[in-house]
Amino acid sequence: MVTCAWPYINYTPHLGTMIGSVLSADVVARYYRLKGDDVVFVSGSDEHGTPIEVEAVRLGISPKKLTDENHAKIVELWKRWGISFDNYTRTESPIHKEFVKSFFTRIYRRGYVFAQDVELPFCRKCDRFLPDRFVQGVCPKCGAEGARGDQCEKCDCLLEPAKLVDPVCAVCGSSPVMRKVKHWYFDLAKFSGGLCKFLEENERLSQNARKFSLNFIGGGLKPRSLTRDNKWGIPAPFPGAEDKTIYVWVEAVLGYVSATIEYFRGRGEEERWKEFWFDGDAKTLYFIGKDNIPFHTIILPALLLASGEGFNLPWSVSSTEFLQFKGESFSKSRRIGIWIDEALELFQADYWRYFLVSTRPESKDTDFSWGVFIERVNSDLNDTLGNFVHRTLTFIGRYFDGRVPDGADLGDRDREVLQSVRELVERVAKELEDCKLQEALRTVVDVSRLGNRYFHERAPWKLIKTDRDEAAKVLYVAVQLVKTLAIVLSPFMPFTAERISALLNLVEDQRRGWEEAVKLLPSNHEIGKAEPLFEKIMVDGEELQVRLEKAKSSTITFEEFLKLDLRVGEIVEAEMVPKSKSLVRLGIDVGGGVVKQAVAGIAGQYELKQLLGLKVAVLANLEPKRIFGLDSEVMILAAEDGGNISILMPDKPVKSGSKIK
RNA sequence: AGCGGGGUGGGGUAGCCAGGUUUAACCCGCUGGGCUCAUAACCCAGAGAUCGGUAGUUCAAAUCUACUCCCCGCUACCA
Repeated sequence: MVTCAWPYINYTPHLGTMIGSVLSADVVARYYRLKGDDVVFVSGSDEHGTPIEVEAVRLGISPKKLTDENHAKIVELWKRWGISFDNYTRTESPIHKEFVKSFFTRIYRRGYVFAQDVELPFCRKCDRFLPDRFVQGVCPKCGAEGARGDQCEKCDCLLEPAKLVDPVCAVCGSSPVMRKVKHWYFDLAKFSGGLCKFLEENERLSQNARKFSLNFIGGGLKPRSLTRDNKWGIPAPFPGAEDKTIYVWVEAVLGYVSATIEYFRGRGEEERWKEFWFDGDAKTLYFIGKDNIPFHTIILPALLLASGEGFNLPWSVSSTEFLQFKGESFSKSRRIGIWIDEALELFQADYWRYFLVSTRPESKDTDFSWGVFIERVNSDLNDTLGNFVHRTLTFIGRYFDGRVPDGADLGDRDREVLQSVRELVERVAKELEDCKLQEALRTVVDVSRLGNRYFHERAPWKLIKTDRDEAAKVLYVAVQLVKTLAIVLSPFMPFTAERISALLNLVEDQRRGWEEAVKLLPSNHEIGKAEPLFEKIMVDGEELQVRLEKAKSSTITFEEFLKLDLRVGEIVEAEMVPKSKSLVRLGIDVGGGVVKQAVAGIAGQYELKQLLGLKVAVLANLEPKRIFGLDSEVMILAAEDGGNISILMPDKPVKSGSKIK
């Protein structure tokens, strides 16, 4: 059972999220599958909660629509990144909602939930209770403006919304009131014993996770609220809580279970999910960023314990530190960093996968820089790995007719190299199992380093002239290393591994198991024609940054799209613009009888008479432009194919002013 | 502020938990040499770090302890 943190879907994930959770989990899931273990790799979009609700309000759409769009987009991105989810679902999945409701009903019945009144800031204008950070005001300590209800960023003091001077709602700016409200709480403290035991006995928590969690418990566990007054979420199943939803954090973590249920239900194996959650020898591996630790080491285990059903607690929690971008945190609002869609505009997924794993922040925050990216791609991938594969296959193609040469009577050095490779493969496996992904990948590249050294020592280009049999042995060994790479690389760089396998003409059976990494290709096996695996990056970091900026602007956010006022308008006036060849002045009714002027270059294509009365697609809020002395206020949309221009029109009658979206 | 993590040659990292097996390892870069099968790729050698600072524990410390400086993150109603 391999899982990773559920990306919060108010926006596309960035590279930090990718390496911390999704990509790390994918590498490990792929490895265990190769090893022959029964792997289920699940995750999903976390789509409830205030930020999404607020974002949706701001965009003027429903939360569901927002998350539908983002979910669809992200699913597509996983595919392009080669993420091998068995089930990537979402918290809006009916199975998830159902599971969550029955789960919380169960722990309620078992007496771990109680209700309590609290006073919370409430915004009357937004008709919404405000999470701490959605309240802003003047810091009572340092007097800084814009301090958030949880903390003042100026003086770093911890705050509560009620302490702020002149508090305002971060969404609408009106002043909130404190309002008494009842919430339901989970009695976490009842599980501190069980949690301590779990944390101390579990060998497979990353260092940061264990220390943080034990410390967390040491400070005393407080009851954890389970409900929110949001409308967007899963209805709370507690009696009297009919107008509440379940707090996203305690709900989303249960997605690990519900996603498994959903996966097996989809396969018509209704009951099999239980093997993965109840069998003692089923192991659950979680991949998360450090911000997520308490939810996976405290809250999720406590919830699972509370159910009393005997759920397996996390076997391994691998939490990374953070990836920074040129010394700063990734920031959506400040547009600092790289998002996973933009990344693919610049380089193929495997370059990123390699880079991200090779720089995975395992013991401390690490910094992204283009310089390092270029170095890794050029040196490791291209020069060391790619070149080794290429020189080997080229040599075999040229001197051995594209067939694996005879490998009988290997010398000491030849056998020694094969032995070293076996050791390296074992090391990769060990390192992967210890979640030392960075080191594992380095060891993979070491296979090609070894290959290059061996190739050089044995100098087959000389041997081929004097002792063809000896040269054959060298290439026999070298091509075995290429095959090893095809296998051991596949968890990290599936697309490249696929290409190497194809170059080697490996059949399905020869690439399906981890043990295939050290099984030898038979002599005379025919291989394909060599072709380079990678391309060097021949530009510098500054240039890449420029390209990134372009990629950022080439994809527009949904929000930006919504700025476009696209609608249907009716052409009510049409006349030639004096002294022009192709320009037509159009009067367009954009709805409600409002007529706006457009100047369009379509005279050669349409008769003026023919235009009158047409309902056409227009962009109604384009910055006005003066053309031939006339103001063009709106733009009509048309397809252009060569010189052929075709105005876009709705295929059914609709009113002028109808929105296009 | 509290807590956690980190500070290792020019850059990027490992080692630290279980102190000696390391003359502090690896990748990049640099210098010199070699090779020419290969995508100006490959191989070898060398220079370069008193492991943030101070004090201690010990026969022995990058590794343990105390204090100190700097960076990052977290602090539970932000997901």
